[in-house]
Order: sequence, then structure tokens, then C-alpha cells
Amino acid sequence: MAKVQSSNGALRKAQVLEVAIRIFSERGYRGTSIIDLAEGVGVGKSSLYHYIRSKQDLLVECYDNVLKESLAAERGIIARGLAPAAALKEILVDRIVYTCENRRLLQIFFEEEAELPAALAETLLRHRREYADALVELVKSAVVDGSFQISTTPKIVVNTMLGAANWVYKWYDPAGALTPEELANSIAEALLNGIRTNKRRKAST
Amino acid sequence: MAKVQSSNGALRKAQVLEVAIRIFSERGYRGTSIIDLAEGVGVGKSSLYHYIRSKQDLLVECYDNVLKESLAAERGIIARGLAPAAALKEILVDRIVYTCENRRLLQIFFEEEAELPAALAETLLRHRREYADALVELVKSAVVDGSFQISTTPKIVVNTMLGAANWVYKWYDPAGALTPEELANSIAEALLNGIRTNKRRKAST
DNA sequence: CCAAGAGCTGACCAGTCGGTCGGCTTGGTC
DNA sequence: GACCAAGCCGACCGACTGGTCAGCTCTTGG
Repeated sequence: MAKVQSSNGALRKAQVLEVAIRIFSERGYRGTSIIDLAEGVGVGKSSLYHYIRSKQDLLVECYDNVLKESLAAERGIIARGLAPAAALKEILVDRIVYTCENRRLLQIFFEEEAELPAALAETLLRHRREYADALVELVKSAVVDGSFQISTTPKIVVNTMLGAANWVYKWYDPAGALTPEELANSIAEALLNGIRTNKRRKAST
Repeated sequence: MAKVQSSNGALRKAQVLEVAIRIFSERGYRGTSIIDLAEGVGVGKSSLYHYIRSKQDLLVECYDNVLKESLAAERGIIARGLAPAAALKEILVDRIVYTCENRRLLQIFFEEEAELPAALAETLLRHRREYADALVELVKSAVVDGSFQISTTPKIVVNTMLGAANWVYKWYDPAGALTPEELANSIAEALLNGIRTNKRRKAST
């Protein structure tokens, strides 16, 4: 009785990943023991191994999720054929919203690279480059079509934007006043329109 | 012979910290064993304990260094009484240069918070808030005096700028073409002048 | 009503961890 | 040439790690 002899199995597996994301993000991958995870799920530690093959597999799954989601989102937006500047903004906003809604997962994604098996580490690097390169191309196009006006290289511009967007995982507060969408639009506009060093305008009201 | 029965002691201690920064940043604090550090320095692991009290002390020292340096730099610039917009840019540039020159240290600073003893974790939070608050005040002043024109809250603007600046530790390549100063100026200008979504200009050439 | 198997477990394993300790080596100083 | 402390080390400690395994319990389908 009481013990429900459980739930579907696939559900349980998803629950394990969910718990892992929470605890990995709190204590770090290495600082989290299998027992921590088992307690988080509410089972003995041997039971975990019915759902995962190893602790590292959980981490790999985290990276796979982020990688797939990120690239798919970027490609999807580019495929819509918007003007470069508009596409760039959409990608930025989308990424910030995603980051807000998956802070813990993104923290793991950005802070546990050293724990990845060599093969995945390489894949990660390749996909990151691919992601950034697409943005660089968009910036170049936006400069050519006149909608952007940049004072440095496209690569630095892209890294600056990505930094501002990714950093959100460090400070976004889900209990805050703004929704992820509002926040994302604010940041994207601040970046694209600039904080505007206003050299010849006077302040009124 | 050959074995130098060593160097001053204080030198040795500095060397230990240097090695620790390198290896912590490569494998993570938890992924680094005392033996790794000892091998890095070239001594047996018991010998390390002549220079440090514990592994955690090394980490604490990393945080102390960054904390002291960051706040001192910010205060120093503010004390010079520049116009808010100019002070903001100086702080930003200074921070980016510092980040370029201490990538590994900054990586530790941003990614090992979970390993800190509770007392230091609190101090860290307080100092971070202090650092950010000073920037928020500068932004507010710059808005009031008309030199900035922002479309969102000062706090979001500051977090956006800090994100772009701090993220540099993730991608700055010391072998790259730009010096830290050049890079810092590029980023600061991109942020402050904006990537400028240029709505009424036409593209020529 | 029973066999099957999914779900779950405690006991166990070999390895590693951070840290300690007693004592050896060595260079500098009287 | 004797002494001494700084520097250094191998051996050791208890705690904990990720992972395995044989076997128990309970639900379900025939």
C-alpha cells in the first residue's frame, strides 16, 4: 500500500532528469552524488540505475537537450526568411526567453563542459561555432543592407549580444515583475537600439 | 644538486596559487585533486600543506582576489568624479581588460560559487550587489543628465552590460589579433553607442 | 490462481578523496 | 663541524565515490 509501484517508467525517467537538473545546478555535477539524486527522486540509489546507465549519461542528456533546442530554434527562425535585422532580434528574444525558462539547465550547459566525454565536447564546440557563425552572417547581411551600423567586427558584435543574452541565467529572477518575454524584448532592444550615448540631445522631463 | 631546496617560500605559495588557478579552471574545483596540484607544482602532496591550510583556502583566495580587485577598480574610477557616462565606460573597459588578462581566474569566480563556504558566499553576494548598485546609480545619473537614453529599467541595462562584459572570459582568445584594450573599447562602444538599428538610412556601396 | 517481470533494495566493491603524521634531507649559521 | 628549522615525503586514515548484484515485493495478464 501507499507505495505505488510506480508510474509508467518513462515518467520516472523524466523525473530523474528533472531532479538531476535541479541538484546539478545547485551543487555542481561533481558535487552531486548518486545518492543525492536517489533521495531527490525518493528511491534507493540502486533503483536509479533502472532508468539511467550512468551519472554522466544524465549530464549528456542535458547538453543534448540544449544543443538540439538551440540549433532548431535558430534554424527555424532563419528559415522564415525575415530581414536579417528582424531575424537577429527574433533569435535573441527567443534565446533569452528559453534561458529564463530553463535557467538551471543553462547553468549546467555553461558550467560543466569539463565533465563531458571527449566526443561530446567536440560536438559541442562544433555546434556552438555553427550557432555563432549563423549569427555572424546575419549581422553581416544587416550591415550590408544598411539596417545595422557597427563600429567593430561582426564577430565581436555577436559575442557581445550572446554574452548579454546568455548571462541572463545568472540573474533572471522568476519571481520578478517581468515575464520572460518582456525581459527578452527589453534586453534585445537595449542591445540593438543601443543604450545610445546621446551626444546632442538635451534632457527634458 | 638540481633540487633547489626552494625558493623563498612566499614565491612557492604564489606558485601554488598560480597552478591552482590553471588546473581549477581546466578541470573544475571538485575535479581537481590535491595530487593534481602537487604534481603541477612538482612536489609531493604532503608538501603542499606547508603553503596552504586546505584546498578550499585556495578557492577562497581566488574569490578574495577578484572581489578586492573589482571593487577597488570601480571605486577608484568613480572617485575621479567623471561624468556618469564616461565613468560607466571606463569601468566597463577596465573590467573587460581585467577579464581578458585573468580569464581562468574569472572562470573560477563565476563557476565555482557552489563550493564556497557559507560565510564567503554571503559576502560574495553582498559585494556583487554593491558593485551592481553603483553601476545602476551611474546609469540613472546618465539618464538624468541626458547622456543616456534607455528604453528599459537601469537594472536591466546594467545586467545587460555586465553580461556582455563578463562573458568575455568564455571567448576571449589571447592569441587573437586584438589587444585586451582594443577589444574592451570595441565592446564598450558597441554597448553604449548601440548596434544601432538604423531605421532611416539607406545602404550605399 | 499463478507465473512473469518491472520496480526496487541493502550489502558490497574497488578506487579515490582531502588531510595528517612522524621522520628524513638539506642548506645556512654560529 | 654541530645544530636547527624549512622543506619535503611515504605511509596511512576515515569518509565517500560511482557502480554492481542477487534477490525481494508487488502488479498484472492469462
